[in-house]
Amino acid sequence: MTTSNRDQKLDGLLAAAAKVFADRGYHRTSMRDLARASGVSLAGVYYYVQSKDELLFLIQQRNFEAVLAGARDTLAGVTDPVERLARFVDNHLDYFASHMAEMKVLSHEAGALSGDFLQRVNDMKHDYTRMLMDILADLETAHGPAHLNRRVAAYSLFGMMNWIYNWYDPLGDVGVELLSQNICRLFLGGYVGLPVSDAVIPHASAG
Amino acid sequence: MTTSNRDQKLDGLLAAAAKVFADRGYHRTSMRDLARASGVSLAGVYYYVQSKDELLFLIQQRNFEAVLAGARDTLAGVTDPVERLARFVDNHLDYFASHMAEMKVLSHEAGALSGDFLQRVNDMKHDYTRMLMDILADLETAHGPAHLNRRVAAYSLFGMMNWIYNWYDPLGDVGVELLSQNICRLFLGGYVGLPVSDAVIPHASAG
DNA sequence: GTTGAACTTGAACGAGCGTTCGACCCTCAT
DNA sequence: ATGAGGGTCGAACGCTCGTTCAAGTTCAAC
Repeated sequence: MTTSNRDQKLDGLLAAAAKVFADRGYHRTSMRDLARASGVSLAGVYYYVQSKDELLFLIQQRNFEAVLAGARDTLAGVTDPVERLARFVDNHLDYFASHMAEMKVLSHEAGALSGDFLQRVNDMKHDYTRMLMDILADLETAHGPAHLNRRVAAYSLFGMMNWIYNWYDPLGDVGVELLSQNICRLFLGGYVGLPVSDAVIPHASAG
Repeated sequence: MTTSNRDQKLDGLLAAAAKVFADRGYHRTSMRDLARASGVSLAGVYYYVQSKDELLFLIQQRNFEAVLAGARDTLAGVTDPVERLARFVDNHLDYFASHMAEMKVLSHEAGALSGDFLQRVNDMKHDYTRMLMDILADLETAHGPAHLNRRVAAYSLFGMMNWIYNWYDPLGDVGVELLSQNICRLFLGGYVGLPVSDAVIPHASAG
């Protein structure tokens, strides 16, 4: 199964669009900006995509699907709740760090979609949030009830992870592994009062 | 010193603008939307404000200044690092929860400013980040070196706090005090491994 | 009753927006 | 050589944008 020429071009268009959207924001970016950035004429963009909205949707959908699939994959067969959380966080940050533009668009332009597009992305978000909430429930079962509201804890973790587009530089002196470990420890230490050691939090990419 | 009629009207305009910006985003909002929401004619808006940019800047500046002043105020004379952190977090979330629209604009539309306006807001952000970093340094002195990168920890805390505009409802069943306590515990437990009890984290508004 | 400043407005400006359309290239099976 | 179809484009459509401006209204001070 080879990827068609059209699919390849669409991928390139989406990649270019993600960069411009991340840089200037969705609404500030014009289709003419997009055309310039992707090396196609203005009209040519519409051969690959039906509308500016659909362009944004495709970026969000494809990348969120990749994150979701990665999470399901790395969690398969793992039962220890601590390791499950570590892998969940690691998958999220790993993908984020290697797709900063796309993930900034996913995190920052959540409100720019509407109608059916918004619905479909929100459904994915709901599934993903549920995954984390379930892990938190397992964590509490295994390590005693948390003294924190589970919903607050879940969204706080998402906050830590998704906020990185505001400050994190994957090429800086803080590597992704360190970032992932740090955030995982920060959360686990605060949520179930676990002592934080390398042994407790294995790096998921080893699995 | 009474507030002039003009200042009052400007305040109302900014409040209305913050609501619309928070709802629809800065770039998607037109000056005609703003005029409608604030009950002034389109041209009338320009009597109070020089440009759409300045409108956004004023919202960000005024509210950030309030947060900064609140932080300096609540930290004055307090030396215990744990209480300093608790007060810092509490001030931030308290103001956030009671000014959701304005703070969403401050958090979400950071990249919409440019030139001198951007510079001045960034300077405030720098000061504010420095305040937190200093508290973290004190925390480490008092409770042993953290096993976490200080910068990662600081931005993770900002992430937890600023992300709330994506999910938190101040009128829902999670009160601000609970939210503030939870986030503070989450952070302290993970950062310096402190046991989390009501005694350790006093509620700042009591001071 | 006149003045002048504070305030408000409808109407317009030029520019840029997302999108469409018909014409044009290719390539390749017939 | 021909025609079909995937790919590309310049030019234009109607619309909305941020901003301006001259002409108004209100009203306290003289």
